[in-house]
Amino acid sequence: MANHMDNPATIKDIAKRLNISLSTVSRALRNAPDVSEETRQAVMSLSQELNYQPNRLALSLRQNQTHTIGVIIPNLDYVLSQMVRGIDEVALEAGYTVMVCQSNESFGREILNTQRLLESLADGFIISVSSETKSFEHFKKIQDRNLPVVVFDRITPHLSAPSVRLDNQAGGFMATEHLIEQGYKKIAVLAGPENLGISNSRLEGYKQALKKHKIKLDQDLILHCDFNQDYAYYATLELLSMKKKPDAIFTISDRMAIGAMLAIKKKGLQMPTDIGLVGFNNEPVTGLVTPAISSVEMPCFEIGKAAAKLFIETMHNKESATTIEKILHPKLIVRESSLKFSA
Amino acid sequence: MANHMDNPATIKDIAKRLNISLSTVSRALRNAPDVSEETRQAVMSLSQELNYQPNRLALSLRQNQTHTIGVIIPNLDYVLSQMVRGIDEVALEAGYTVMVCQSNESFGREILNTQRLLESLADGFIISVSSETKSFEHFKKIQDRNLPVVVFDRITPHLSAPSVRLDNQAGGFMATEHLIEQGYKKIAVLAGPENLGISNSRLEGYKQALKKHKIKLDQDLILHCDFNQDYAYYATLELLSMKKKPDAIFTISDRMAIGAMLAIKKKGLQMPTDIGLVGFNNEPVTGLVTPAISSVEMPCFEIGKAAAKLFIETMHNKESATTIEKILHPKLIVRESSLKFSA
DNA sequence: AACCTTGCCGGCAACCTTGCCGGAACATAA
DNA sequence: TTATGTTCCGGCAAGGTTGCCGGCAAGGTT
Repeated sequence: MANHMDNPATIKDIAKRLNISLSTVSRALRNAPDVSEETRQAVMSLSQELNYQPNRLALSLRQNQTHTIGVIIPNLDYVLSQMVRGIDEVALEAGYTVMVCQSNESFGREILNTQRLLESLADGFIISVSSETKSFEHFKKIQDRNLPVVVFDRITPHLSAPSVRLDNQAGGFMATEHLIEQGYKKIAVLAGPENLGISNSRLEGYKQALKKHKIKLDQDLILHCDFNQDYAYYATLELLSMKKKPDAIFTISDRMAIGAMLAIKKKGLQMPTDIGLVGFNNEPVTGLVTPAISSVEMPCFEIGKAAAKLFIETMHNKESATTIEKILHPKLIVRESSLKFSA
Repeated sequence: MANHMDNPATIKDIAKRLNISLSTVSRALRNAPDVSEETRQAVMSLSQELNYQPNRLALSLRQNQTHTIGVIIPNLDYVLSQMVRGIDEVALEAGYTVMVCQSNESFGREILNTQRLLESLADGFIISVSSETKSFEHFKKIQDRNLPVVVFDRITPHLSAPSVRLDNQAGGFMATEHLIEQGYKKIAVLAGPENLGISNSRLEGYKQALKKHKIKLDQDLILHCDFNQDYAYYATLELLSMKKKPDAIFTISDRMAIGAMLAIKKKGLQMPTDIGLVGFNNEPVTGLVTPAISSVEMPCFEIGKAAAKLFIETMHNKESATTIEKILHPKLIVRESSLKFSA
């Protein structure tokens, strides 16, 4: 009696034990035609007994697909964690395994991750672009191999691929309009790096709201800084030291809103009376600080799920249009930091 | 001239073009002996020209290893995200690719993840056990296949494998002793599920501190509830409705500390004067709320790195002792919520 | 002259699976 | 009878790579 604990059973073992050929066993296991009911039963029962599991490597090699999705993301913060969970959910359901690589917002790391995942023969990619990335050659290499790519959240026009994202402009618009309606007159923006599309769209929404309400755009009130709490802190200190200093701030992320909040407190100013504040993402922390910070909520989990769904569709009809653009909608969550009227 | 864009070049293509055998090409590429300098050069230069990349699937199939680590974690919260980043860091360096699967604290999902990763022929596993898990058969299956396993953070005595964790008892001890030294007399604990080792160790540290300071243990002050903000909120409300209600609370996670904080505020009590509070994990949010919450810091990133390092060591000398236990040390971060003396 | 060493190379099998093709055995129809 | 079809099965190749072994030629040793 063979030891069937280590060295898992193969098709060959089954064939030997039943004195039939490899092909027949293979056919039987796959419910292919050209197998008698009798032998099929025999194969099935023996395969159960031996706990046969098809070898994924051999299968992948043969069929030229690994059932693996390469996911490249800049980090694992709150927003992206939720999105990854969404991707995971759908991918698992569809029989795919997910390989998640973090670029840590580093361009070089992103290239390395791409290479590794290509070498690992991922069937395709779901990508959120690092903020440092300005060249996209490494992603083009994926498409050169004719592998499907879906970009999500941090998308870029330099990569023609189906995409899933938030309506960032709408988010920027509703945040800004809300501040305007609360009576704030000089609204500043803390934006992200200048090449970050996600930031620019939100900024665009800001401009659009000003325009609608006939407020003159003041370039001095637009600050670009790193997507990060400390930079936002210093940028806000700077803003609040201006002669004509703003009476409200819209930050394009909650991390930056936190930084701004700390700077506002440092300056001894009160929210929402002296200054209004609205963030973006609706991270749980915004509801916990004092004053609670208003923020634009985005459906992270749903965006992740949508990205994975879109990937799988693209996978199945390879020649699908690269112009599909799925856009999800934000929702303003109003809290104390911007409620001037009720203050 | 062949098109060497899609259908990546193989060893066979090189052999054909140079009119030599597959074996020779293989040897040349691997810098094996038995190849003349001349042919080696030829092979090398042609392989560069064709942008040859060895096919990982074929390699894995041949060598029976995939250079892939299966990572199973309960979720991607702040703590685990940091740890995963640490794992990623070390694994990448060592030439491994990481497959991260979240169990979402679900037992069934954990089993499914394990199966999937086993099917994907991961070379081994790095595991943090879900809080729901009480049976460990699915993990035993990994060890039956003689694959290395390292457990981290949420470890369990039911799985004999090398482990990396925080000195949780010390963490519980220092939090409790700090509260005692601040003059709190009746210190309650919000613990996690009763089968969660990580929670029990912290609880043990709590008991140890009481004992050292000759404070009688009151079972009514120990509450077990789900590892989660809402449950902690209600549990705290309950605590604060007791006749002999506590004057301090130690929660074994920051999520729970937040829940407790909300309940304390709801009751109209003041921290740290009416009641003291210490959390665990030192998530950024603890420093942002009002009052800022004292918390026990754990070196998440380092724990992740240590786990991956230990995995790779275990990998290399398969027969290593399963008793290796790497323990990292916590550090108490004191903030307003527990500073009775300066209040 | 017979032998051994050394350097270089190719053939074959193996890893595990599937797809294509051909073939044997038997049954049915013209 | 011959032709045609049906049912079931095995052989072979392929996917890309490496390890083992054998072989051949050139050179050196007795």
